[in-house]
Amino acid sequence: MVRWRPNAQSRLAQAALDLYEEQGFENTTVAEIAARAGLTERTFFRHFADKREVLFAGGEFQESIIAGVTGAPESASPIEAATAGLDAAGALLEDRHEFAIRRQRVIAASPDLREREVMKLAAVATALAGALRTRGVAEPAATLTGEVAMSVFRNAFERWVDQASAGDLRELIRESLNELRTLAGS
Amino acid sequence: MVRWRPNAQSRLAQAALDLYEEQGFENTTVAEIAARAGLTERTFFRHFADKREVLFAGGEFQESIIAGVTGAPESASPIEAATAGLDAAGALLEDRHEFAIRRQRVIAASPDLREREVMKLAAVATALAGALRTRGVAEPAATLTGEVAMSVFRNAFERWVDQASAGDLRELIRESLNELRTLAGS
DNA sequence: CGAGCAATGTCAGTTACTGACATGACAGTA
DNA sequence: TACTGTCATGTCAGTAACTGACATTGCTCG
Repeated sequence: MVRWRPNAQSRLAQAALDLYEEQGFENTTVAEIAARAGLTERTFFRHFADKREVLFAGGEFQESIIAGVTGAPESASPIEAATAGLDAAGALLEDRHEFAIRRQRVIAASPDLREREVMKLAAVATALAGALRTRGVAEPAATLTGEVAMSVFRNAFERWVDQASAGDLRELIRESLNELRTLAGS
Repeated sequence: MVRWRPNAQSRLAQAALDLYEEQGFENTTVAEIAARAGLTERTFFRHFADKREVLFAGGEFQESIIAGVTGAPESASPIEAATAGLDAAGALLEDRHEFAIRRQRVIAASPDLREREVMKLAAVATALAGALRTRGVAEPAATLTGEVAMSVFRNAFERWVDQASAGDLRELIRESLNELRTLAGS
């Protein structure tokens, strides 16, 4: 006999996603989530800072981007290095397409969740800029590149989850990047 | 004799900014803000959707950007039209430099407020994209241009409030835009 | 066997936010 | 002048997010 059922955190995350999907984010109480996971409300808040964070926990996404940037060849330009980061993140998400679609539908349905998502992506942009600075990129080029890169990612990701049959995320990223090049030149 | 003291909304906004500055956003209750404005908590929530929104009310900023985009000559490229919008917003803020600095310091000190600010800017980017689409710009160029333009603005604005003695906001915007051109070409 | 620890539970409290209803001038109208 | 509606505000009660303090439970290690 184990002391407690294992994976409390992921049970909570699973219950939360299910409930947000079934009845909406605002109509779901933390007590309900905890109950479905067989835990108490207090325990929920030990695992997640707030009711929104349960959909955004785990920093693997940001980590993969940073790793991609850091691992890019020294000769790469700022944009090329950032693109290497996006590509790494694309690889990470590739096999979670269905999950990404479900999660994104839930987020899109709630202003509170959208707000948190925007914030998270902004934080990634900041971290990306930091990684570029480590590579010797000066300001404001680093910050600007970080934000523009995240715009490219957001654009590609949106198309990826919109069409259920979507193609490769990493290819969509390359397409968005080409769009950007066209625009900025004019 | 007037029925009630006038400008309830701006009194609340003023009291809120003062209190957030004095004791921090998290340590300030809505009841305190209302009391300082000579009103009740309930009335606060009739004027502002939530405790954060009091620093973000009034859509003049977004409106000026959209007006600038809409008023750009037909021959202008997407980026040029977006830049016209940023320029209009720059003109709007020009004479509120000190206020912008105070407000930005308060926002920077609170994660909740930063989150709301990021969301607001994202909403402006979306509206900007919409204005571009009205001009005939197709997707994903419109969305991408909207977001990139807001990155440029954010970058310029940040430098504008950082240095108290800063130069012209509109000139900083032009500089940021040139930075972007350099980056995107590489 | 006992001490300590780590994850959870219990409980009480604060505060953001909401709905329902009351109130107090003022505006127009008979 | 009295009557009535309206609009901004006040009052009050309630829900639910979040927090701090303390108790509990089994496991682990000596």
